Amino acid sequence: MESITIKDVARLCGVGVSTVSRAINNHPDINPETKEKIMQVISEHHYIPNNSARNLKRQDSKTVAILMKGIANPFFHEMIKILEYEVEKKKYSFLLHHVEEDEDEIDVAMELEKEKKLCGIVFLGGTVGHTEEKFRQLTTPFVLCTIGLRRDVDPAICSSVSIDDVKEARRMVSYLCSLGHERIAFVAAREDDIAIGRMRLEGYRQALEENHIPFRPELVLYPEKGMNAYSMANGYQVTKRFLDSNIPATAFFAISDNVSFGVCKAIYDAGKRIPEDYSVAGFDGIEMGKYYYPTLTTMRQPCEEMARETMKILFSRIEDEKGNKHKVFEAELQEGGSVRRIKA
Amino acid sequence: MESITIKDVARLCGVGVSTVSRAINNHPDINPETKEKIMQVISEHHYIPNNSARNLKRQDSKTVAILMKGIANPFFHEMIKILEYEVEKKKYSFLLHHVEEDEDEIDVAMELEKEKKLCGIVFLGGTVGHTEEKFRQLTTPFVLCTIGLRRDVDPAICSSVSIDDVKEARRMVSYLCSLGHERIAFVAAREDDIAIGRMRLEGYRQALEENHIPFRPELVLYPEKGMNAYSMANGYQVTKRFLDSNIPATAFFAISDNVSFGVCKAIYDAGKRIPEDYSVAGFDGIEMGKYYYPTLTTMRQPCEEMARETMKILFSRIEDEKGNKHKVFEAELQEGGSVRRIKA
DNA sequence: TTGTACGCGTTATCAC
DNA sequence: GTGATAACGCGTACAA
Repeated sequence: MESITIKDVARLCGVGVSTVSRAINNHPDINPETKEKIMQVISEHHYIPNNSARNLKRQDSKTVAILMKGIANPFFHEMIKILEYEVEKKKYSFLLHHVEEDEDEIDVAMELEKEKKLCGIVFLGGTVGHTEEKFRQLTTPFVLCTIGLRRDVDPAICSSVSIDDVKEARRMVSYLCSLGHERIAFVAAREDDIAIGRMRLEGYRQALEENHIPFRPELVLYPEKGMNAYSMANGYQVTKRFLDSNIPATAFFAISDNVSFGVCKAIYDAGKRIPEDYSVAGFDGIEMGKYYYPTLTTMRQPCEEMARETMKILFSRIEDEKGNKHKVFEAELQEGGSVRRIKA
Repeated sequence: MESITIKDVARLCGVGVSTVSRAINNHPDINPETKEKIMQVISEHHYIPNNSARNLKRQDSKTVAILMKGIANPFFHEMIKILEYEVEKKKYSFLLHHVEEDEDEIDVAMELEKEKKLCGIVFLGGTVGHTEEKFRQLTTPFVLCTIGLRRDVDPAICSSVSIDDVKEARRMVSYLCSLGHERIAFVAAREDDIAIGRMRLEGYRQALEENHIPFRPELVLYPEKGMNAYSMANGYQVTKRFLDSNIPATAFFAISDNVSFGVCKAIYDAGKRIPEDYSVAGFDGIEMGKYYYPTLTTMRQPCEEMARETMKILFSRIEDEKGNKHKVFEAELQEGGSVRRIKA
């Protein structure tokens, strides 16, 4: 089955290629009859324009790309709906692109930039470990969403939308302390994590300090080698091991909601109850937490507002070339049934 | 920031463009020194080849695309890992592409086919409503994964990997019957669903008939207008409404695991217990079901095997042009804690 | 309103 | 081993 091109269509219609081009791109200067004829031939022969050729030629393309790191994060799914809605409201095209765990999202962005002639990029999730030089190679306006910056990167070179992970983790742990918990296990990211994993751990430490509770290394539960730190399986595994060790604790604070489901399961499997025997708190505020039993106490990131703000900043950069902005949102402590007071 | 092209690199190195092309594409006939020189200039100047131009010129590209309908389905996430692994094992490139809910996946596939010079396509999820003519327009080998075919489509024109949704739904409902359940509510897809929603409902009917239990329309719970039938919110909403109506039932069978979490939540919110007051069964076998409390009784689709078989069939079509195959897998009834026997 | 011709950045086919 | 040069399919000045 030979591929039919714009030339073939032109020949079949007895017109020039530019006329066909005008027809498919809704250009004004074209005779309606000619256009109709062309469109009919196109649909009869199932002509499909080649996007590579189009992108090669085009200058602008009015498309915004979302580069999403990791595929299975339900937290992102809720944001993407809004990001997409906002992009299309502005009459721009929307391109969702996955970045593999071992890929460098900036490299991917640079390729896409040239390939699709993007006019804006949103980075959703991923590492903070990029150097300033790396960011500078991007020629398109972009916004980091739920990603912090390295300290040595000049904030002026990019925009971001995020929460204060240190502060919000601290709030959650302080909340647990206020309910009488002192032995709070922290289900952590990898020990070498320099992104949000590190920040949430820092918040945990700060809260303990503020509440005059000694930091106990044996209460920080790191994933085993090769385990995805943000998986339910990890939460289950480390909690099981911890419970077997008989180190005392009254509460678990997991680095994400997803992980906390694994924590809960391990507690149940050990024949214990939530929250009677152990309190469990998560982080993110994904939908599943509300459906879990008991409902999960968590720190909810305001993903709708964050998504909207992300696009607002991006479009202001696209349209007005204004300076970069860094917006930090407040998270919301959602009290569920998974945490209880243990002291009057 | 001007974009640097292959010509610029050639000029900077004092060589011809074809030599640069040879260098970046790992062609054999090139002097190692020349190549090294070129690669150095490339990395210094951050040259990035334009993929549009490459795809335009290239004949083959040894890439397999996965077209995934819907982004949030956790069942697919587990398959994608394996699909990707298998593709890369064969030294092909892997391209994951999302299809919006309102897009036609075949149209998307035809565009991508031309744009990226694909050599194989996997359709993951989506509708069964395509005509034979539509399928014929695809020039690339493809496999439908977890998608059934319309009855009027000649099975010889495509390959597929799936389960027998009618049969497996029937098995689940028969299982519930065998435990003494007679009033089993079915949390259904949209009434006009012609895909798996319809098939699973058909299985439900057949099981009732086999067990000499009358089919009661009031036990089929359809989503409200505008609701995503496969969402937790839908499960919650219809179950809540049903419980409020006081129509008696002892068990719920939901069209997917995700929906069943909504069902459970509504039951808990009504002050009832699972499985003491109501049994709940799902369908798919996603990871969350094992972490839920109680663990979810479900019909597990063997996604690893299905993913592997999908790629096996696809590569046999790509490499040998063999005929099409249709493989139907057996699902596995996983007994969790969400279902109980109510009769000796 | 329409057609011709050129160029987008790359790879492939030749000669050398 | 290397360098011109012709495509690839399309959009768009520019001429008609």
